[in-house]
Amino acid sequence: MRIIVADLSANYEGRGKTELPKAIRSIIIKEDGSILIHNEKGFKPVNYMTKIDHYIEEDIDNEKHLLFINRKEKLEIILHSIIEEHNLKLEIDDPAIIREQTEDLLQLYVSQNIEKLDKNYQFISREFETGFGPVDILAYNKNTKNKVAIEIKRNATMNAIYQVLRYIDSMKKYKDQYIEPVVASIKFNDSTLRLAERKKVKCIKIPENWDKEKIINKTTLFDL
Amino acid sequence: MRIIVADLSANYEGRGKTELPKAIRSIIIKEDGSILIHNEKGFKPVNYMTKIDHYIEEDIDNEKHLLFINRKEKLEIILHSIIEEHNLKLEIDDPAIIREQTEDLLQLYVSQNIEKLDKNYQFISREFETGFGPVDILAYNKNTKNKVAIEIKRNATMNAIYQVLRYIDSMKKYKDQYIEPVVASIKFNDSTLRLAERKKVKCIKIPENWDKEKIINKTTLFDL
DNA sequence: ACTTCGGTTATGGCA
DNA sequence: TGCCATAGCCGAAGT
Repeated sequence: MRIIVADLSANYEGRGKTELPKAIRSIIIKEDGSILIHNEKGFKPVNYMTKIDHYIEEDIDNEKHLLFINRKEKLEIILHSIIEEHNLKLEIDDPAIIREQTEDLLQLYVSQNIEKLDKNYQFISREFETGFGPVDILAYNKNTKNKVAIEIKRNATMNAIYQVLRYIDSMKKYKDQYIEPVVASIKFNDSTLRLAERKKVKCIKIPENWDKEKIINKTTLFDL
Repeated sequence: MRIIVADLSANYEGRGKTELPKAIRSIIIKEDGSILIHNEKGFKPVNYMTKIDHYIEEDIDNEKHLLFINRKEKLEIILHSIIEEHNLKLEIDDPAIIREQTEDLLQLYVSQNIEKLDKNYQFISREFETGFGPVDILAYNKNTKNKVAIEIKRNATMNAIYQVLRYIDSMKKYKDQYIEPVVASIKFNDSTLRLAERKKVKCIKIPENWDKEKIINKTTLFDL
């Protein structure tokens, strides 16, 4: 990892187009060819490029121009003056981060404990293909004798409601099957719940610490 | 901006939960309190935290522990050994990046040149409120005498199609008005076009260099 | 190579 | 402050 602190300006063209005015910032050049220009603010670099094919270094008017290129993008950094430069030796192949409480793990947990959502639910399949994209979980309701499409989210927004309705819609249209729409999530906001109520989508709240606790049945918010 | 290169491990808990095994990486501490742990790969830090409230430094078993805290999150970095450390002086208030060809500018351009989409279109309003969120542009079709809801995207996906259909749907339901659905975009992929055809949504292609060129009428891909 | 989708998405704007 | 939609979203997995 090479770090250059310099008074620089930059131009990017590719996915979008930006002009970065002259200021003192730091450039990070990683071993894999990722280029980041950082200022003193926030998580994101102000300009950047990943997966560069090659780069060209030129001296124009006593200023160093760095040009990073790949098939679709171009990032030019003009170094008006270099203030300092460091070469940092990090481990190239560092051990991967371990993620807990991901949506994938939540999905797996719910599919293996589906009766915690509703005692009448029986698991049918995960990632069931509807023709309009896969539903997270497809289940069977012993009580109503309908199938149930369950969309799992860590944080449910209005989009989740629309998403599950699309599945229902496509199944109705193509196979003339009625399917009960359900969104199960740790977090719901009010506008999402209001929309769900209007659209008759059942929302089931999953406790924050689902990986330790059990899903409580009476947390069900709406009935069909 | 302070940079520490160290043999470190880290634990994050807040929005998610992660464990980062021991390895040599670099820590970037910004003036605004953003903390980034970077390895030699990619755009994203492996661990990070923004908007910290305060931090605690402790020495436990000859190892320095850095604990960054805000109301909802906690990031602990264990420095097994510090390799090097640098203090970089950047400009705190650097001039903002200038973005061109944003969706907002595209929207403005189309609203001022609406007849380029279709010679019969007349502009009514931008960000027209439907009750299910605002439509980008509402227009009038002199030919069919219908109103037209236009969703503008730089890159249209299937979501854009569903989005514009929601507006149509809500207007039909609440005001019993038929509105023609249109998605205008620089890029459409095939699955989006297929969906649009099925759903009778008109797709209009905007040239890549719309900020220099004119929108050509005959690029319209589907009619109602 | 392209598409789809989750993310500790981040970030800006607006209610 | 919280909620919403955009982003040069990124990155990963599947096709």
